[in-house]
Amino acid sequence: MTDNIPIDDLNDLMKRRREELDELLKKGINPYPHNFERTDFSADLIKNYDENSPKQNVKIAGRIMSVRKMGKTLFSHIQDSKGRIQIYLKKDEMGDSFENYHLLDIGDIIGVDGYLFKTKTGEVSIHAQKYILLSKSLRPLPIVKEKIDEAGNKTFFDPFSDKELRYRQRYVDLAVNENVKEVFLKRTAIITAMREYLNSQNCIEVETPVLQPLYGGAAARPFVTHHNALDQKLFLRIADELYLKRLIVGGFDAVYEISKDFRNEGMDRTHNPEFTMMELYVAYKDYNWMMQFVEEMIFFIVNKINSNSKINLGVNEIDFNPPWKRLSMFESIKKYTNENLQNSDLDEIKKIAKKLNIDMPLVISRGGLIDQIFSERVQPNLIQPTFIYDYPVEVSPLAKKHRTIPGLTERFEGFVNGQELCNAFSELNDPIDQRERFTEQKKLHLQGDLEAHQIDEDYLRALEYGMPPTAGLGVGIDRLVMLLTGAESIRDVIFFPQMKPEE
RNA sequence: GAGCGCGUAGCUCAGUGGUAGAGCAUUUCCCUUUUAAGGAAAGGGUCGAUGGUUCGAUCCCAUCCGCGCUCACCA
Repeated sequence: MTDNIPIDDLNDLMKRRREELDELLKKGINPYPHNFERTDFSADLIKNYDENSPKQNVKIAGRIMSVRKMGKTLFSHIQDSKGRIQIYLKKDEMGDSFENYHLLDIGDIIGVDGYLFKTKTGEVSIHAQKYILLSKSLRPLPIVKEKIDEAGNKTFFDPFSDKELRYRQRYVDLAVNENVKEVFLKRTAIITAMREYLNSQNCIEVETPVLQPLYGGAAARPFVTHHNALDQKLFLRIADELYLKRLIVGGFDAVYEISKDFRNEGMDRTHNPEFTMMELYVAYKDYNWMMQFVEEMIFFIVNKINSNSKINLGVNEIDFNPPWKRLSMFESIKKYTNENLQNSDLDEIKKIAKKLNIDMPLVISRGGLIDQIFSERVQPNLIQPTFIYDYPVEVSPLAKKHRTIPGLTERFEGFVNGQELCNAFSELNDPIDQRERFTEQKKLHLQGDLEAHQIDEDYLRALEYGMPPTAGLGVGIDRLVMLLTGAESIRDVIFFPQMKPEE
């Protein structure tokens, strides 16, 4: 045997594959050669096939996905990165090589040399002249069969559907479930389009620390780690914000970072402990400017991946064409609850919240309660792209106070399909005010609010040197991808979502 | 964290208080344009784990593990 796994622990299918491996070795066939010079891809060959042109020699490589033996001939489907193509083998042309195909399995990776033809039933296929084994597969792949009707629609039979297995063994999921790869290709296209847009607007992509001595920039509990050499506690970042704004202090006009953040909190349909954020900071701008920037950026991205500005999500057709709807938070609450909270104090709002049947924690600020009412009664209704602006100061410790309305900040969030898509504000650059906000947060932390912000003295020092007026933005990339792919779970847009250990 | 549900062959799933079935996959045979190929035969399972009830448990009960959905938390 060729490895250390006790043979008794293997199921029959795996035993058989190891036997085949031994038989191949005995025949002098290398089951794991080093390379293959391929010249073609399945989908391109099928798309560009011309019946009238002379025999075209092709070389493809990929995974065997089906085998149909018919005595002295066989048909087999080979899957490469672009799709699948059928190959045709004849015994009287290939001799031993034909017989050896019996030692191959679904899942094996081969290279095929042959010429194109069209079968009786009209499928563009490769008449193989020779093939070479490139990698022997020792584990049975789940078998997903597909039927293609005359209109070209595919029906999948017994898809590999166990979510646990799909997430734990994404490589299998990708190999056998065709539509999974499309989601991730779209994810990449979305991020590429976003970079393209940001770069075109002269924003500079930068990198800031993932390991931070103090975490900040969001309300969340962190992951904690330890640096041995420094014998120091370090946190995985929960946001990039405070470091990016230090760069604005340093003189950059517009910086952005697309990166992983980490939050030590619950996992569900829309939360993974590590997730991807894009944060952008632009000097000398405010939140009004940023609102327009966001809708234009998203419009650009949607058009780029979609070729128009509309997407269908269930029964809703969502149109990203700017300008998006704009409502102040108070207006939105008035619209969906008919309650005007603007001039009400905490006790009055508590009464209203009770009337509206809002879940209320024992201790909550006026602003916190307003935000709570908004989340429960307004947010689910925001289907078409909508900006909600002017948030209470208590829930926005890094946002600049509103230029005219006391108690509010110049902050907005974008909502689509009832989900938050982005968060942005005119950045607080007054170091005195920022210290007060931090102090307020510190009090909350001491009262047991584990998500309250810490006092970051170095960040305050940076602000004291002077930060220009700045507009900042955060976009949850995973949720944007969910939105644009129609994914129902964040796990469907993250290759390897967090799972509990297997054993 | 709570509630509900699930865990049976490699995969997708039935099923029963008397230690199990199907389709695909696998093995053998037939088949030189098939395509969810077809035909004939065969093999394959500590029914998630551990306890308990029972003459007897895969099934009933308890605990645990893992997963899913919903809710809570989390901008």
